Amino acid sequence: MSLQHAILTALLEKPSSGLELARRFDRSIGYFWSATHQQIYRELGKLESAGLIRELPVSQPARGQRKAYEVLPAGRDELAAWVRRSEDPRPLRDPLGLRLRAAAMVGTEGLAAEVQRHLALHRKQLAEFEAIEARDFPADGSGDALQHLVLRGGIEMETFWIKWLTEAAERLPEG
Amino acid sequence: MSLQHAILTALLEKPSSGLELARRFDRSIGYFWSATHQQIYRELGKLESAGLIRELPVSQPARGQRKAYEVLPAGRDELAAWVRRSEDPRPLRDPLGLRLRAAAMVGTEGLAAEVQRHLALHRKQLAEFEAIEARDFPADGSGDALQHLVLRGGIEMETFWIKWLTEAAERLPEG
DNA sequence: CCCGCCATGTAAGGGGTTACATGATTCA
DNA sequence: TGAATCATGTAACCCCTTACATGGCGGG
Repeated sequence: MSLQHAILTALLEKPSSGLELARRFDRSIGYFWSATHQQIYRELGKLESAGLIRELPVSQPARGQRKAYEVLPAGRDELAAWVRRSEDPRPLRDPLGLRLRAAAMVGTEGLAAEVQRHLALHRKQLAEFEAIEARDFPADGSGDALQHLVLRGGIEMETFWIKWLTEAAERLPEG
Repeated sequence: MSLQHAILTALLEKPSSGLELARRFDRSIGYFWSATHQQIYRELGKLESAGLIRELPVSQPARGQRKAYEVLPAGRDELAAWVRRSEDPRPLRDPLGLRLRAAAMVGTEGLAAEVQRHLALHRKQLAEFEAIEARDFPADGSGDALQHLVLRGGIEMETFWIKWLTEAAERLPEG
């Protein structure tokens, strides 16, 4: 049920249409949860049926206007209750780790290049996170402390990947 | 399809029954991929139908003996081909990160305790990984280098979580 | 003998991914 | 006006999770 609560959080931060939500999941919310637009539309429908959100009434309906949703009080209550729930960390599932393990049995051919490719992806992601941090959380302490904390999580996660993949690159042949 | 390849890897390392596999997924293989016994039985059936593994013939069938499977040449080929495939990293999905983000909207009540609980879980996991490292990969360099690398990944991942959750504990009220 | 654990499964449902469909807007 | 893009969806499939079922075996 995490996706519904991610959407509620995003809509509380700012009422949005489905596609706007999808874009925001690619950015800030996406540090710790990702979603495609198909998932988002489905969950928006469910949330509306459940009476947790509603379509925002538009002041002067222009043609081609997108639907936007806002959170109802019941939705805020549900989110507050969910935040207080206890939930174990999800088990990690990473195919590249599995490939390294499998390579111990069937050979490492091609893996060095794949590790380099992942390194580049994680470096790019880290650079994006750091740019967001520099822009939204200047050293003067403005900006929401909790949102900064979550962003720090994304940054440190990418830093972990880069460190580990660098070790992997050093230990693989052809690397 | 990663689970099937995880099972092939595990069976190449050592032919096993379904339940033995489930146990091994709780330990070594599980650093980067987890699976329940239900998933494993289902995939074992598929792998056998596909001709990638077979039941191990038993020399002297004792009563109550468990089925054990071994990888056939076609299975090894499939695994080798999979290792050479390219696959993007999976997006992270962590409910606790989401809760912190949601807490910025609806309040942090109860979150400090949850962060402490996760901290304890990750510290325990890290201790287990480090015990395995000390046992299986002594400083003399014996032990498979790739398997050690994968274990290092698990260790560094847990280290990341502990670092980040410690920061979170410092920044949350009631902490 | 009975209870609990071991071992192998089945069933139902939730969630995520990929591919496709449809109408509207924008731009060359 | 035709192509590309925006925006909102539908459908099918796969994978994972949770709960339950069944039979054998082992110890009190």
